[in-house]
Amino acid sequence: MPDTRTAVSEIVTGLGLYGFRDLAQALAARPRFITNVDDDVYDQLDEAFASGTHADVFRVAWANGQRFARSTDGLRGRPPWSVEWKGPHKPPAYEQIPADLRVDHVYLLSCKYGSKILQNASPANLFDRALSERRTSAVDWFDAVAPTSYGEFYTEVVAHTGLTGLPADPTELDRNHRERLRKALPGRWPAELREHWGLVAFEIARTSADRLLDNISAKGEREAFVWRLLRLQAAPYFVLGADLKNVPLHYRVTTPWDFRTRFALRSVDLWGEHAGQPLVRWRVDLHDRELDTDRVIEGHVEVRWSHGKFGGVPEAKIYLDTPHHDVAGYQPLDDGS
DNA sequence: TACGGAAGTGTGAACCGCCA
DNA sequence: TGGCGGTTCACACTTCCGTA
Repeated sequence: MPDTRTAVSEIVTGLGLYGFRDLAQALAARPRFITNVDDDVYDQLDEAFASGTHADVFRVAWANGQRFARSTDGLRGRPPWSVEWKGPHKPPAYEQIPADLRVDHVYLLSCKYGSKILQNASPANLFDRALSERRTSAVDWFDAVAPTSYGEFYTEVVAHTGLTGLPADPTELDRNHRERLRKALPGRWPAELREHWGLVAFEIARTSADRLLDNISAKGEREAFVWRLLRLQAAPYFVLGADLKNVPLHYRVTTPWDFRTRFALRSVDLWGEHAGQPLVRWRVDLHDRELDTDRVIEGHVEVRWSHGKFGGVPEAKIYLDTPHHDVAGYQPLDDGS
């Protein structure tokens, strides 16, 4: 059974593609032409709709589906003859196109609500492999890029918690050790450790940024990295959703070919920043040939433990800070009028 | 001082690869 | 073949901080 919010955002978008009078009528009809949606999922939607939970998601998803149905980039006012819902499945390797719905076997729709996250990657896959491939490794990234300062900080942490029986080296932590540390360090860092962690975090961020810059030193590598960062693929797809303030988002993600035709890459920059956790800022500078203007895309990467302090190896969460509709390569959908 | 937004942190699920 | 750790996805929740 999928998460209710996710099910609402994806299936209600699909329902909005058909010409139902309103959402209540569409839910009552339980249309079978949306494949992979069974009665249990429709029950889940009915319950949420009746209780008013996720009312904003219902409203925006319905409107987004209707917009795509009208848009000249979308269905141009004709009803679809096939809508396939992917459901709560996860593909192997990197998701090339994060599609949740496929319309008429052609249009791929990604439903993204209340998130600025472009993707999560392991730090090594981002900073060492520039997102070109997904490989698994048990490397503790903090130790890999700042072994001395991270080791010293770990020693201070152990002393602070008073825990005994932990190894002297953080790379030797086993599952039980990590669990004990995680439980001993809930929430924010204690005030006594915060400044030291800030310094270690800055070193991790700075070194990580430098490593990625070294790995994309050639112009072609930088350009391909930007495509992967923005999740441009060989075929276009559509994103329908809402931003963190629930403002509707609806745009076509163009292809590297479209991108290269319209934009000239000027530079890609990354740098570490002082923050409460390792933070790498990124910025892409472009020239828009069509409008003869300069364009900027900005974001940041948080390198952090995904499941509590010392709770495992770190992850790299890649955020987009530029509003989606202002991002070069993301083409807002018209409303068909 | 209250409030809202930003920053930081936590969680659960799904999948893969490795190893016993 | 099953268990476990690592990776990724998609948020939700908590805390901090600036501003009115």
